Amino acid sequence: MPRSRLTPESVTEAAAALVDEIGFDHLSMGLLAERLGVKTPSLYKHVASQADLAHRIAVLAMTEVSDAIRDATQGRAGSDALAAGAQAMRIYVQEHLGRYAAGNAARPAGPDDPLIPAVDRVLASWAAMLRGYELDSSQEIHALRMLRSVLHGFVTLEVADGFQIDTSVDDSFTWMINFIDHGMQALTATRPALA
Amino acid sequence: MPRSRLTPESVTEAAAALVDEIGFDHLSMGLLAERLGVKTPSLYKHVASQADLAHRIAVLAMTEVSDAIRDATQGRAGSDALAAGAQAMRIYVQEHLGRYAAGNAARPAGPDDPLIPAVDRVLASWAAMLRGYELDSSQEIHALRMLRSVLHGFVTLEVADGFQIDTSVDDSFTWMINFIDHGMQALTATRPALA
DNA sequence: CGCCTGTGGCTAACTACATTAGCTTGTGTC
DNA sequence: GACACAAGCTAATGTAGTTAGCCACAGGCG
Repeated sequence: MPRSRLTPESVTEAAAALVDEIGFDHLSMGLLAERLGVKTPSLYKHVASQADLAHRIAVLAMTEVSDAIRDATQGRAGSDALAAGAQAMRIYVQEHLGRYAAGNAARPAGPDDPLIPAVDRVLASWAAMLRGYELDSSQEIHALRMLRSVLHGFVTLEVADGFQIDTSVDDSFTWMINFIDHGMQALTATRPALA
Repeated sequence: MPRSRLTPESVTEAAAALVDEIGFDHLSMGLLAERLGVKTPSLYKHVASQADLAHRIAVLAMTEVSDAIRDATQGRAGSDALAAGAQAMRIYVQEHLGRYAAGNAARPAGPDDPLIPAVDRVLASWAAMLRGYELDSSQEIHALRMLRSVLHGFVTLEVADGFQIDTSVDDSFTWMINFIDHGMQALTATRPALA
C-alpha cells in the first residue's frame, strides 16, 4: 500500500483525544485535521463523515469502559467488585469526558453495528459484578438497570457540574455505592425466606 | 408598542414544542422560523442567538419539571411522595424529551443566570420529598444526590433506548423506586440505634 | 388628521463548516 | 524503471447561523 500515515483507527483515536480536551460538541473536522497535520478533506479518505467519526469514537469509548470495569473487578466479588467497578467507571468518565459523551449520543445503526457488542460488553461487566449477590433471577434485570441508571446518572451529573461544591462528591459516591450494596444484600438475605 | 406578534417567551415556547418533536439536536433557526411563519433573521429580534434560545428552553424545562414534581407530591409524604414524584418526572421527560435534553445541555452562564434558581427549585422538590424519611442531616445531601442520579440516569437511558425490550421498563422503574424506598427506611430505622 | 419615532420583519450578504469532485503525487509491486 | 492505486490537496458546493441595512406599520403628539 502507498504512503499511509493515517488509518481509520488512528483518526478515531486522535478524534477521541481531541473531544476529551475540547468537549464532544465542539468536535469539528477542521480542528481534527489540523491536529493531524492534514487538510480537512483528507479525513474523508479514512472516515465517511463526521457522524461516522462520532460513531467510531462511541464504539471506542464503550470498549474502553468495559475494559476498565473488567480490569478493576478482576479477582474481586460482591461488595468489593461493586465498589471497584463503580470507581473504575467514574474515573474513566472523568478522564475521558468527550469519549463518554460520544458513547451516550450514539445509537446503533443496524443489526451488525459494532456498537451493539461494545455496549453488551459493558452490560456483561455490570451483570458479572451483580452475580456475587446471588439475586433472584427475576430481579437481576431490574438490579442491572438500576445500577446502570445510578452510575450513569451520577457520573453524568458530576461532569456536568450538576453538584454543588459544599459537600464532597467523593463521599457522596461511596455513600451511594454503599447504599446500593446494603440494599442488594438485604435482597439476598430475604430471598430464601420470601421466595 | 408597534405590532408585536412574537415575544421572547412565545418564541421559546414554540422552540420547546419543536424540539420535543424533532429532538434537541435537530433544532435549527430556519425550522423554527418556518413554524412561526416568519423568516429566519426575524428571530434575532427576540432571541440573541441559537445558544440563547437553547438556554431559554432549558430554563423553561427546569421550571416545568419542578412544577410537575411539586404537583405530584402535593399532599403526599414518605414512600408515596417518592413514588409519585419520581413517576411525575419520568412522565414529564417522556413527554418533553427535547426540553429535558436542553435542560441537561445547559450550563449556568453567570451568577444571576435564571437557570440557577430553576435548577434549585428542582433540587428543593427532591429535598422536600426526602424530608419524610427523617434522615440524619449528614446523610441528606448524599441521599439527595443519589436520588437525582438514579432518576436522571434512568430516564436518560430510557429515552435513549438504552434498555433492551425483553423486560418491562415500567416494572424496573417501580422496582428501583421500591429499592430506594426500602433503603431509605432502613437508614431511618437504624439511625437512632447507630447515631 | 397627518407627522415622527421606534420596532418587527424582510432581503441580501457574510462566515463557518461539512462535504464532494477531480487532480496530483508518492509508494509498493512487477 | 513503469504502473497502479490510494493519500492528500485545491477548488467548489450547499447549508445553517448570523449580521447589516432597509422598509413599513403602529402609536403618540402636535
